[in-house]
Amino acid sequence: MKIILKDGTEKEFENGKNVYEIAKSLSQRLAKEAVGGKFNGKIVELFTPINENGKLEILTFDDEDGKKIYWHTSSHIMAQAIKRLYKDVKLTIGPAIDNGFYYDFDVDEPFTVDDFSKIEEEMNKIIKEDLKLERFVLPREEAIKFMDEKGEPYKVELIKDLPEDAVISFYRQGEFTDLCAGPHLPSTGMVKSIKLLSVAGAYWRGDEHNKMLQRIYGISFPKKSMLDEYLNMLEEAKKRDHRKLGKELDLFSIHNEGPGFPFFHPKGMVIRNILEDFWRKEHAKRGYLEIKTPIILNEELWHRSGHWDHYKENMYFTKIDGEDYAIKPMNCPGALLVYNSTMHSYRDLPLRLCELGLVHRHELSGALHGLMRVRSFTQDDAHLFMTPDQVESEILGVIKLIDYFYKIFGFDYFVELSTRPENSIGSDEDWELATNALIKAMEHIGLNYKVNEGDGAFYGPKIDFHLKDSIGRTWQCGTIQLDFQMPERFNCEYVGQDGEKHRPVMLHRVVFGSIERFIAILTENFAGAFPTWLAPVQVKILPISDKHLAYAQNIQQRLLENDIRVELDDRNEKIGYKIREAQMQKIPYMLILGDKEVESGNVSVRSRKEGDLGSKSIQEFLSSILEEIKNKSL
RNA sequence: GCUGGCAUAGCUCAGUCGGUAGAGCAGUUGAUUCGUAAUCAACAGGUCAAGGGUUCAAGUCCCUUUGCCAGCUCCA
Repeated sequence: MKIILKDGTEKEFENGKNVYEIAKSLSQRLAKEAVGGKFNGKIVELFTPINENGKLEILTFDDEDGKKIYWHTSSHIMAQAIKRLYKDVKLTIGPAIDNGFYYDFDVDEPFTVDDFSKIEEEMNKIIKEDLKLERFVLPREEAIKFMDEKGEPYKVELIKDLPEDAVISFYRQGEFTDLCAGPHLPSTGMVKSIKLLSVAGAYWRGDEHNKMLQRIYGISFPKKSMLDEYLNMLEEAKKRDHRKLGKELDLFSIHNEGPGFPFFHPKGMVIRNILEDFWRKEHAKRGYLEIKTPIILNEELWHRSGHWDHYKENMYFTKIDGEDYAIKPMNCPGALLVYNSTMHSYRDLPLRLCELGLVHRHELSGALHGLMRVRSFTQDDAHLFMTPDQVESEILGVIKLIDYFYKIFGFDYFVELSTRPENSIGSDEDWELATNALIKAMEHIGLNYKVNEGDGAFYGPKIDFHLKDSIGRTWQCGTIQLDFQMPERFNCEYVGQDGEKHRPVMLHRVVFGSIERFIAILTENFAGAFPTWLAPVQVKILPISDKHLAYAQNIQQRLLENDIRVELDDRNEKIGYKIREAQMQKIPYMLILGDKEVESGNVSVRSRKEGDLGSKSIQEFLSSILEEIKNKSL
């Protein structure tokens, strides 16, 4: 057979050679590191024989798919260890994830981290035993009987739910056998360095109505040094946590008096205001008109919009003069009232109404997370009203706008398309039309996306833009939602070219998502060292002694006149002390002023990134920092 | 909301077997007038998250509540 290798070279092998043998013929080292293969795009095991021509990639731990194989086997080792130590535990599922693996167990007594060392010890024994993983297949009835006899009801349920034509495979390692599609490492001995990381509850099949299982997370590596490096990386990432930095840099606080209701401090407000100014400018350029709608509106409005039926659980209510009112969880009904307050011609469309709208939503207490998930936040919202034939170009416009914004901050993002959820309004035709319009727009500019089945808003499908935090968790920020329902419910109209009344299509969208969440993402991505255009304090003036105060004040004035955010450290402290503090506050530039500077009329510049930059004229410093701010340099 | 863990000074954290709270940093005051990441000294700072219970005695043991952390669920 002919095999095309990863580097494109073609080689002839005897039929039936397995991945390991092929790897070995290429290099001893590759054979040693190989964990599996990818044959014609399909993941295969190390000892899978290859019988036909095709493309073969030898997978090692360095490949994403290789890691998955490695971690999947690691999760089986954990399950085996737990089965040995705790007799009554019932197995459920145990996949590899992006960073390691987990296994969910049904157990009466919950695990705690104190159990970890015992479990790890048993896992290391299993690794040492170097048990072979053997795959075998059973017909459905026998498979069910097999797991039933083993006393594994969850496995029986899993098998029963497999499609008719599914191959039901098992993997056996020593006394332990698990239902599993694979693929796996050939033996437990290939896993070297293993560590259990955390334990948490998780609902069976992710449904909160089901029983809560015990989930143990772990990770493993082929080398001890890689494990140490990973744990070290996690420690470093914790230092970038926006909750920690928010406190250290005095950006915001959250108090017991208002869980999930953040307070913004002066320095946090600087960032907020810059983001909002930038946002207003960019939206004005693109033909958006800004509005502001009330936070409290009559409950009847929310019945009309459908929020009462589909979003009530997340809403706060109040009473005014004996009447029921609701605190808005979304801005759309307000924008619809604005739209309906005047007549519209087709000539006015598309009408792009934007609003920095403060919304309140009741999130579950366990879901709150710093500024990332709160109960009150400002959405940088907009509602676009358009004729049906404007839909695609409007969607495109918003996609480009979001891409433009995220690129300025240097963010990588990924996109998900969320389709119709169970509890939703509108006809199937409208949903299909709306979903197709979103797909068409994304395909038009070649945007890669993942489909998230059934995760749309109750009124329409959406495209979500996700950003990563410091430890790789992803958060939804931008979103574009197409809506045929609200205009219908609110009886929105425009007069067409034909003189008849028509229904507009509506697009909901946010770019930042929520200002609060976006600031959290910014903080974590920059580790608190905001680029100069965003930094709450851009320049700190550090006089050597109070002899130089007058000159320092003079320089401060020059900078203030040029709209630079500047602070003067006039305390009676040594220069090293002041520098240290400014550095820890991650201030982009320090100006050190002593006798030399007073005499020459210059400033001595120290950059947070590069340290001492030497003496410059004030003009020279000003023009370079102003240029940096103007360009929004990162 | 659920599962598990945690809560001591503004911050970071000690506090042994239950015997009556301590450090560093920050703050205040004084001295020092200094050249690129911490000058010295003194002072002040606490209903040990809140409430209840056990005990001669509770920061420490038990219960309840609140908040926080990780995950699940949910979501901008």
